[in-house]
Amino acid sequence: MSARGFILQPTYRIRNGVPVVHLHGKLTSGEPFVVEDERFRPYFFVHTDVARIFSRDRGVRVEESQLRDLRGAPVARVIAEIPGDVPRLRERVERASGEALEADIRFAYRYLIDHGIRGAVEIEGEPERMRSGLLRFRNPELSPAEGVRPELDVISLDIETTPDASHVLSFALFGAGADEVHLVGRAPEGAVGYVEEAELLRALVKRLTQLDPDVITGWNVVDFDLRVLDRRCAQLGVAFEIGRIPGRIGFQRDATFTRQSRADVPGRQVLDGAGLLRDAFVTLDDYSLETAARAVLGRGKAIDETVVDRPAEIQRLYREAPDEFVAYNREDARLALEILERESLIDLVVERSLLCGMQLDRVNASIASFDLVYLPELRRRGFVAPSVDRERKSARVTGGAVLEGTPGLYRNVAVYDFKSLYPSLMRTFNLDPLAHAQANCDSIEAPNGAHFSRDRAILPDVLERFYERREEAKRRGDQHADLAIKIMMNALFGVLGAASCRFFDPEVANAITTFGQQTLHWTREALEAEAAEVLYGDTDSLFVALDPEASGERARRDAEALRERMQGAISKRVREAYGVTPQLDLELERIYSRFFLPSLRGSQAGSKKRYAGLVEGELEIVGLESVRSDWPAVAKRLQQGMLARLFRDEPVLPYVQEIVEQLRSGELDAELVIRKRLRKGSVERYTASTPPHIKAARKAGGAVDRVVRYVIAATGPEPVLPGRPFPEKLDREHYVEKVLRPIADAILQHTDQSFDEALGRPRQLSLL
DNA sequence: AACGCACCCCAGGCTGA
DNA sequence: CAGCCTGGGGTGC
Repeated sequence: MSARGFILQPTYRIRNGVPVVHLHGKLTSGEPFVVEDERFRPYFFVHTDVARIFSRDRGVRVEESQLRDLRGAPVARVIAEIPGDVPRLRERVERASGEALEADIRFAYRYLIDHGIRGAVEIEGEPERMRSGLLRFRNPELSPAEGVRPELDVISLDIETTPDASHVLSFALFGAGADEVHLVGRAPEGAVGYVEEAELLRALVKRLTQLDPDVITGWNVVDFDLRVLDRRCAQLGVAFEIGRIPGRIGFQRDATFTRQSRADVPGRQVLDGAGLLRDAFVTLDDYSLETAARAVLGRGKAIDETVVDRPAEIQRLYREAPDEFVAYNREDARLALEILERESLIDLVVERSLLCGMQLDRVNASIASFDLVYLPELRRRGFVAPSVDRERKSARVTGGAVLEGTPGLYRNVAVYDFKSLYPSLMRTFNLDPLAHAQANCDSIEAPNGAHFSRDRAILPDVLERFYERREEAKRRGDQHADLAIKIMMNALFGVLGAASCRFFDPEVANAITTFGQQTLHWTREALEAEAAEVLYGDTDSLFVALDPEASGERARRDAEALRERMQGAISKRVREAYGVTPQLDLELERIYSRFFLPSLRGSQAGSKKRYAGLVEGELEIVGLESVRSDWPAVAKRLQQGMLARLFRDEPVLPYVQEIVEQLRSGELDAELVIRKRLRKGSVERYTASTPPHIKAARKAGGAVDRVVRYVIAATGPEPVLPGRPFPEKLDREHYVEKVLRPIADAILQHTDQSFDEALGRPRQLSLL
């Protein structure tokens, strides 16, 4: 039979000394499956002259091939028996001063790459049904599939424990038809009770196996729930096997660089809710369940943040109010799942997985994704890639160009930007590792001096396919696909500047960014050639002053006409200078009816990355104090209030006076709290100097963790802590001078007024 | 396993007057 | 005490 499905987990096991690839997944029919393939062997490549070092080895086979390395030297294939042998063989090659190519690709992913499979698969073969219901295909024929949309069963898991997490009190499961709470002790109505903890844990294993979810989720589910369960099961002699085939849960230790840790459950995926939210670019102050639920669902946890000691409160409920305890546990499991559903976060990772080919919990692994996309194409063209050079140091890669702003207040400002600038430059100029390696005398020369072949390139083709799919996704209004493709395209660029990518090359990365800088400058020149005034620009965007007297309608017509001409001018210049077909796409992103660009503090120069404007009646603020989390709320109040009045042509000065009075009267005390992260982790690491937030943190003793909340009082910075009284004797004048003044003056400077006037002091006369 | 450069602003702390 | 440098946090793209 022939079936189509989605791969949840590519992995392998050794059976009788032979590696067996295991692909776990879900058929479009909704049935879970596993593909087992014992025909595949690990391999890598060496240059043909090095291959003889393996001539006497048993267990190593050398095969001739027609393949070549990127520079054209022929290579032979070295085939090992099990994946664990490869590092040792690679070392031998390197000791013999040879190079092992493609010798660091994980075995199961090597299998996917060689079959050209990314996420969706077509299976040709007869499955057998195992007792658990799992369909097993042995040694089937596999090929890539299109248009697979898996329906995944997602279950949210949440446990409650004693405050020190040494004992499990209960668990809740929600989703895929389940909505249940189990606990140790007499169960209130709607819950299941057990006499002892081991029984509870066995019940969890049983329920998970019965419910058979594809995805287990929860809040901090890997680092808390599953780790606690794993430890506790081991202590109580319960087998914590919750997979689709026998086997223990495994944990990937939370590496210092990535905050994401992973859990491996055979045949299933574990996805942490907080991680998914972050990956979807939902920005929050913090990623606690409480904060996320409030932001996404508009409701918080059953025990809200006003409770100072939540663990103790949970313990109290467990003893004194079991029904409330059960409700609390149920609600947590449910909130986690509802957040994912409301934001369609599972859909997004599925989409990303289908694009990049990585399993759901690794869609962020852009370096590995690059391999999955690039290596099959490279092989089709007869080439083999190098291994990652572990000695290699990362090199500095230039970034985007930022134009100096022209400070002032404006009416009618058009913002143009190049759609997906870097990917479109890669397409236009063949900026690609293979094209770089194959450059010849007829090549394209980038502004940084790097050369690229005109016909040998892979990424432009790959990107073109992504472009088409993205346009199609936009047409059908599929925002996940749109976002997923955008992330993927940008990752293809980002990876080329990462030292641990096998195709890393600062020359290539810099070619892309210097072409970007040149494009921005060329566009500015084209605009200025038409006497258009460029007010500002950053990386891929340009801000242009339109006729301030024009109506909204005419401003748009003018801006659109200007866009047309600029698009033409840029394309022409690129075509003439390089003899290529430009793929650059200049968009009219928006028109600000009113616009403010501040000067640098204490100077006349225009600032960068900071501005505000009115677009379709909405106030938008970029980079200024209002959008910064380390300024007190009163800063936001003043800045937004001033800009809103300014843009509505209402007087601003009286408003500033009003705020000053309110602040001095104490009315705004609650808005004076400043939040700052301890980026170094702990207070002790701050030795060079003692900034205010560290002073406050020290005064708080151990009562702060990642974020310090404090106010400035007569006694200096004082911490603001839950359950403790708000600090007294606030230094309100400090806020007038250090918060209100700079914000007010930055704006009033452009209306020929000053903060001193608002304070009722005479205007300082400038020296003539 | 992996994005990181470009930039802004503030406060502390040192230097030299 | 002004002037400068540095450490520190944070944002934009």
